[in-house]
Amino acid sequence: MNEYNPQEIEPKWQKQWRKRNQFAAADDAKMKKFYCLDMFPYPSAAGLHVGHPEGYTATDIISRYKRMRGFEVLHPMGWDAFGLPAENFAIKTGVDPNTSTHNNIENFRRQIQSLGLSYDWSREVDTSTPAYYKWTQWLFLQFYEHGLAYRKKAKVNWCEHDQTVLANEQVVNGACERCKNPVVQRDLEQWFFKITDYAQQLLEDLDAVDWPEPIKAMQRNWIGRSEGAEIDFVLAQPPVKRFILIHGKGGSPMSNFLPWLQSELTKRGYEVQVPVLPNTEAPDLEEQVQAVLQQCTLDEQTVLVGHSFGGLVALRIAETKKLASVILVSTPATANFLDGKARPTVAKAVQYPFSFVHIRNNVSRLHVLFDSGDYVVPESDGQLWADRLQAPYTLVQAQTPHFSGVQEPSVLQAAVPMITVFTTRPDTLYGATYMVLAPEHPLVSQITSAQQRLAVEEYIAATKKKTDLQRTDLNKEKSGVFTGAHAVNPSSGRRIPIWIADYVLGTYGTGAIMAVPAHDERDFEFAKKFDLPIVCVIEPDTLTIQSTALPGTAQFDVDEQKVLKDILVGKSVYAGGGNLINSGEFDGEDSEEAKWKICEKVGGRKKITYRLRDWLISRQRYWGAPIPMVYDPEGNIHPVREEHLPLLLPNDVDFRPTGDSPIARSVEWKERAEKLYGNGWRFENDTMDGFACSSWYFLRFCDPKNTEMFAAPEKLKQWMPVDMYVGGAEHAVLHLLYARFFHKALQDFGLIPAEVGREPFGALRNQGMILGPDHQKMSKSRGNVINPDDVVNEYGADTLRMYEMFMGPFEEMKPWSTESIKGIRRFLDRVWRLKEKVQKDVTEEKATVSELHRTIKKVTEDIDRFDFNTAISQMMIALNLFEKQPVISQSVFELFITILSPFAPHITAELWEQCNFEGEIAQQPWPEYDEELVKETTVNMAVQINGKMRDTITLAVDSSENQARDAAMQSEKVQKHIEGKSVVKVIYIPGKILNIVLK
RNA sequence: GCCCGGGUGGCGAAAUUGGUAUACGCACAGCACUUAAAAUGCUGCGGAGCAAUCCAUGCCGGUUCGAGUCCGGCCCCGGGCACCA
Repeated sequence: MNEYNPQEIEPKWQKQWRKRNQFAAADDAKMKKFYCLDMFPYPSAAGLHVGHPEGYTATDIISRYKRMRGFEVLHPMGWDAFGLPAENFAIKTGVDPNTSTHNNIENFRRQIQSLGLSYDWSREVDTSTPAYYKWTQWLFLQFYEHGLAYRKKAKVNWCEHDQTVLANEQVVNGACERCKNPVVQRDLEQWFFKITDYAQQLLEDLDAVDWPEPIKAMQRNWIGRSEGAEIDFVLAQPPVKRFILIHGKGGSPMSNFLPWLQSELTKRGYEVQVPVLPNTEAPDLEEQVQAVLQQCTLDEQTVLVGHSFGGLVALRIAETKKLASVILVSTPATANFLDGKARPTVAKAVQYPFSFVHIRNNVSRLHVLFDSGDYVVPESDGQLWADRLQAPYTLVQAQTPHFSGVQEPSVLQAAVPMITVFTTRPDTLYGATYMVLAPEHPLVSQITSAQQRLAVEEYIAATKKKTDLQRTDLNKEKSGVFTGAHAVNPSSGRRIPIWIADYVLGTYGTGAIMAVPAHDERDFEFAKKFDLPIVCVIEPDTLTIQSTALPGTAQFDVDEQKVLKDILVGKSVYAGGGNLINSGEFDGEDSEEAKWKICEKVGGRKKITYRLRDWLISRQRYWGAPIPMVYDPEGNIHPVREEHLPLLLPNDVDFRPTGDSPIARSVEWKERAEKLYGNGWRFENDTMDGFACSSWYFLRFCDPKNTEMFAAPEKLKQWMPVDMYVGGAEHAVLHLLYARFFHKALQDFGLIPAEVGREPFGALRNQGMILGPDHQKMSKSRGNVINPDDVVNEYGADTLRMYEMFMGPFEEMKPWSTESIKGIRRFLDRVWRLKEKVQKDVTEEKATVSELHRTIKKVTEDIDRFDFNTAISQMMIALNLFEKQPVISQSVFELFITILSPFAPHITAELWEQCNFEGEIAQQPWPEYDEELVKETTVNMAVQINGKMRDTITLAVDSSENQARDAAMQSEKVQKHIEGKSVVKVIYIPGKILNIVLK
């Protein structure tokens, strides 16, 4: 008898499988396909972790099982090879990331191959190779062309340590997900993918996939859909009746935004006059002023809106007329402050300087509006006006430079300042006693009063200095500052103050809220602190109080009255529903029913808001796929031409992070851009987030060698979607959300056939984390790391595989045990020795065959359910029984090792060969079980008296109640308990229980 | 705070629709084999009790002939989100 020696047989079989590439997936559209995928690993220097084989074994069991069931299985492996660790290693040691990454891959591949996993190695992909990232870049261009990739200046998360920006998903509690250092906010121009366009689909389509519920919940949470309304609050200001719109040089009442603005204002009930001005091509200021005075009515309820040169006309008028308001829209500076160096037309037209003192005295509200992209009048002029007039200054991006668009909403916004809020509770509108803007809200500078300016600016500066961590610290007291401005509550008409506070986020909703302190905890806290009015508008129904405000206690009635009173007088918050009070015509109505009526009354719009933000993909790092964009000498963006892909990473790079992309320092990179595109052209220096590379690798596996396309449609049709996807739960909202977005977008671009469906991963399972033997998370510093190499050397790969499957439920966290693993090795030793009992042409007892069939059934069902641990325990039960038999038939042994083979492929292949069974075990069909043999004929059944177990009886499964009763009466124990009492009732569930109820 | 998981022997765990709680494995103990040890095999193994029996699935209560499983309330552990209007 030879001994079981995994060190000898495992390499033997692995070599054979690899040599023949035995598990290659054939592109054969006629076969039933099964795509079984692992989340491909980042090849770290530390090598394989025991957590990796857990998922890999599960998919391997599934793959081998499905093959035996007649499926053509695609089971690939690859490398998520771009990433920071390789670059950090390069900074420390000078070793090129390309070299270190490929060394790590060699090691990972060796380790993975030592586990006997049935991958199709001919499909291996590596995201850091030009052959792969060419297509990552090509896909980026598709996103760009479809308007789903854009560059924008935004407040972004900046990791000081890694010197790069991060996506929202990569910031955990205000710290970098990777290095745990605090993340600060920076205003930077960055590339984004417009994932928000897919928010609704990403949410809805979750319903249809077979994923763990917690993961679905996390994604839903992250997308964060809220149904509510947008409501406009008009700024309270001196009464305004009339607008006079004054056009600029070369303009007319019909030019630019004037007709649109006129109609918008008329719609809002204002009188609008648009004078026709003489000599518009070569304007004379005094002449135009006279024209306005002749054509228009001017009084203290009049607002002048002057576009460009028209602003000068308005100002000259304001020197002598009392006016409500003057708004300058991109009005050029004059000799007043340019020492006579104003533009020639302006200098010629304006013969004497403006009297700012008179203007300030005559006009209640002045406002200066400029366009940041203006090339007619520089935005610096706006700053000068604002200084001299001591007026609020707003810099925006006009629809068309110099506000030449047909519609210019920012002009309307300046004319009728309006704050739009998002709320999910329009029913509480009457209770809105103040408003809060986020400190970064664009309207802040415009509305802030002169008195409050300093305080507001200080507060904004303080907010900017804070890290996200400090700003979102929940224990922190509310802070904020009054802007000096008021708005009108559109329901009640009451004047309410406008504050700014950092508890309102600039990035969610409209960046502004209506505060309802009586019914919102945060607003309540803020109102308390700053002594703002609290008006209760919903009378809670007592039932709701019972469940929300008070845990059930004995002195319930007393407390209930008190709680109700506190809410009514504003001493306590109440966030629930009930009947409206203090709400004018809506008093007495149910809050839920009145919600949309109130919204409608004030001109609010139903609105759905998502928490999800666009995906920031620029990284100021080297080791990633370069973003394939070029800038011309004027700074305009152009896509890199397709024939220039892949846009190769330069090799002459100093990796040290400085906050700029390291590739910017490459000479070759600079030269290449100029050579390909011309003098003064330069490439985008940022690289893409690694998650962009991993968002489509499952598509590449379908057609990994294609040099013409990222993947051919017929190959995608053949294999997609992934039927089973296995990996760690840590990717719940990162990789899995991004990959779903890619899949949907690419399908909408026509790159993925419709037959594939809208979701890339039909079924998903998460392996639970494996802890160290000390029940702690494995870490080098704790010294509790188990190295898979050591386990394979000591016990063999089959033992490692089976132990990891036997440890506990697949999806749960479980500790490694250096003792328990011996039990699995013992099991395999015993399976090995069982071959000594195998004889041809013997018929064993029916019980043995029955147990085999029960085992086939259990293992089959358990594999489908990912209950690998109980599948293994059933095989142990079967083995325990087989060992007790003097001989085992060949057929029983064959079937037994066949169902064991997906779990322990090496030992079973070797046994198959040594026993000279026909063919190869991996090619056997999966055994069917015989339902008749699975059935038990007799059972050991419990007999209960009054629900307490008293004895067991053995009888045929299909016994009648009377037979069972008779059998039970034979039992002395049962007789003893029944003695002297009368039987009230007998409950008999065949095969399960007989319960005799006594009085 | 909100949303998910989970609490069962000394340990990892099982119990699929309410029906013999603790399968399977580890550890431990005894025995056999051996000069001896290892390996292997056999037996025992929730707690209390001589036994009959009683008590045990985080805690309290309920429904039921019968609850680890269902319902209500609470405690603890793990994960996710977190001023999202």
